[in-house]
Amino acid sequence: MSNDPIINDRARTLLKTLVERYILDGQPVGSRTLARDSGMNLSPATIRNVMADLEDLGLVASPHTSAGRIPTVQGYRLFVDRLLTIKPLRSNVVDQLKLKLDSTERQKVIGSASSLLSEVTNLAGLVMLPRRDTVILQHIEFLPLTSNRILVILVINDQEVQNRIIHTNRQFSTEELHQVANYLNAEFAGKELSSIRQHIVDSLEQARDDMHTLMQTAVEMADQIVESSQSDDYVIAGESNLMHYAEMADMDKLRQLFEAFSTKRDILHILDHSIHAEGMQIFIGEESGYSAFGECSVVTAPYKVEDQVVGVLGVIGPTRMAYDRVIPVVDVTAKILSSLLSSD
Amino acid sequence: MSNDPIINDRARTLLKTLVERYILDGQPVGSRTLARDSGMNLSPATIRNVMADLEDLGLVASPHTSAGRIPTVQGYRLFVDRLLTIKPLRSNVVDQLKLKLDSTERQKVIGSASSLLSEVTNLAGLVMLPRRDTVILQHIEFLPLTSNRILVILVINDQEVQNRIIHTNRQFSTEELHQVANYLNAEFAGKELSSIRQHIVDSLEQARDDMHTLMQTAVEMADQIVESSQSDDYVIAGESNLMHYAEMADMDKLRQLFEAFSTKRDILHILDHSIHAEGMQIFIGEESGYSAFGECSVVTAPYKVEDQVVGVLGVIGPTRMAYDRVIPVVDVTAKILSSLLSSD
DNA sequence: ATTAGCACTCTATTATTTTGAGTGCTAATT
DNA sequence: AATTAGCACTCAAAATAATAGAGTGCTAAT
Repeated sequence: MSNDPIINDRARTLLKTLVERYILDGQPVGSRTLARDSGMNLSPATIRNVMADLEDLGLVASPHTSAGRIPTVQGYRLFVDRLLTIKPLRSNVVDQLKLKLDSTERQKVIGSASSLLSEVTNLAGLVMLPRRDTVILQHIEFLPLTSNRILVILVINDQEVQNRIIHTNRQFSTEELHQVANYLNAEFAGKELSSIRQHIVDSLEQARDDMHTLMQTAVEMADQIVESSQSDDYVIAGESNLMHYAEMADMDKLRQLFEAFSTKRDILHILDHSIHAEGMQIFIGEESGYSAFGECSVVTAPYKVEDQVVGVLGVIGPTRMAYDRVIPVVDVTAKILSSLLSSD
Repeated sequence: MSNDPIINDRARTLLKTLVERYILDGQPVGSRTLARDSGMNLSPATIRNVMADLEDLGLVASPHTSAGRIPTVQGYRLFVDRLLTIKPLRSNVVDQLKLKLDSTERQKVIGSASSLLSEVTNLAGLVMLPRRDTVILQHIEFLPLTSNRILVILVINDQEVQNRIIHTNRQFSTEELHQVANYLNAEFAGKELSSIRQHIVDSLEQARDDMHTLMQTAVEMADQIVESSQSDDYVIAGESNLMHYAEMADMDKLRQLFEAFSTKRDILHILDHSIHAEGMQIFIGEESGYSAFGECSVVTAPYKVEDQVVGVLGVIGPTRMAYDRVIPVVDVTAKILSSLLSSD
């Protein structure tokens, strides 16, 4: 995919130092600072020469003639792909993450993961809701409510429950409903949704009218589940963290970003990209293809249920985020979430 | 409650004009502008005298000596309480609101209401989730999943369904579970939660162990529902709208505000206040008692289910919001939501 | 190949001036 | 007695100018 610019060891080290420094304090880095930080015993003049080369290669840029250099997107890319030394998380941090996630109720793990990501990294945390590709009907149940209203409960895939209230033309007795449910359960429990729909469609004409209504509702609900799992959704936490960063000072940019968060579409598109690529993904600045995220990077990792990738989580923050710390956090969180979702 | 400052008709009209003008363009209003806008045929000099009086009364203030006047919180208060002429919504707007809300699925009405409020007012929309004071067990159901996992489904108050997976020490057969469920339903369906808990506690010792586990889980789940209805929650939409307003330009203030949104506590406190007061409520600036909302006003209205107030909705925006337009929107939305939640 | 040295560039900071909107007060007017 | 014209005054904001300093690129020496 990427044919790296050819640069020698010295240039690499300098680029690395420069990026690290820039990530640290967000100021353009000058030759003198770099000379000091790199620990290479080179004079600023030499460094200036190297910088000129790196600038020609498009890896660094200077905001104006008399400022230091800052990394370009390509500079970050090279840094992230080849120069980055990732700091392994201290094991107690891992334990802490595990503990916090483990102690939340099952229904709220997703949200918690998002919050955790944001807390630990001081960026915004993202977790895409898990999707399932197969929908197997586990159980169906009808409960009579007052007058002509019936509560339909659908259990699919062992865990998920969907419920809805429907209105019928006539009143059903508990006994009647029981019968219908029994029939449907006997017939369809354990089957895949698509095959059930086929059955229903086939038997549509000959079925009794009331039965028909109920069955149709059930299929509709199941369809809705499938649909909602395709149109996807995600949870975000700690957006306000982003307001700390100087590069977000432009109110208009910031508004665009926040609007993108609530529109969801673009974010989902990025996350969707990640779900198809094995392993971690990093989008730096404009790489994501959306101008709203121009100054932002997104770091993602897929998470699994029963060894099957079902979603993606990650963080979004300024391009000059501390990748060396963020990457392992995202990685580990994905693993913890996976094990948590799979184990029981 | 409030002993209004005594001001004559002329002063009132001028204050009204001033507030309206300030709401319109956010600039301190000078005597000349006011002379023109008020339509009273007074010279700027006269107006200056009146303004001096209003300033003494604490109704207006000037940012500095050579600027015009802006309303103080007390000024807004007087304006809102006594001077405001509310623009009735055009009926097609009402219809539109109705239509949009009516066409969303029942489960998403709350969220929709919030989005609608924000869209129509260009502010942030808030809807507190409905709370219920009585929890009546309607039905309980156990479904065996793989190995020792059981899905417990709890139906309360006709509509709400709560489900959770529990782990048991031994495996239960479908038949067994059916029996337990039947017993529990026969015994407790239609009863109030608190009385059920009493029963369970009483019969705790003599119950068989497995039964005990299941029953206890059921009570726990019900408790959780009650708890979640007490600790409350709300939905917010359109926060990014707030970034349009000049008075939110201070990034630090803005961050505090957004943090308050995600912390939820303070917002909930404000909404909670409103739920106990019949009718619409308006908190102007510091009146809310939270510094994070210093520059903001909150307009709320309660909404009902079956003539019972169950929640509050409203908007939050800068103190200089267009109260005359916002108030009817909030009012009408509350009414529409109420009728929608009650009708079926 | 590296570096010291130097002229040069450009931003950021601070100081200075200018402008104009708006006030408060006083004296004239109604 | 209320209103208004007139005027001196204030102050923020905008425009302009002056300064400082960080950093560069290039050349010539090492």
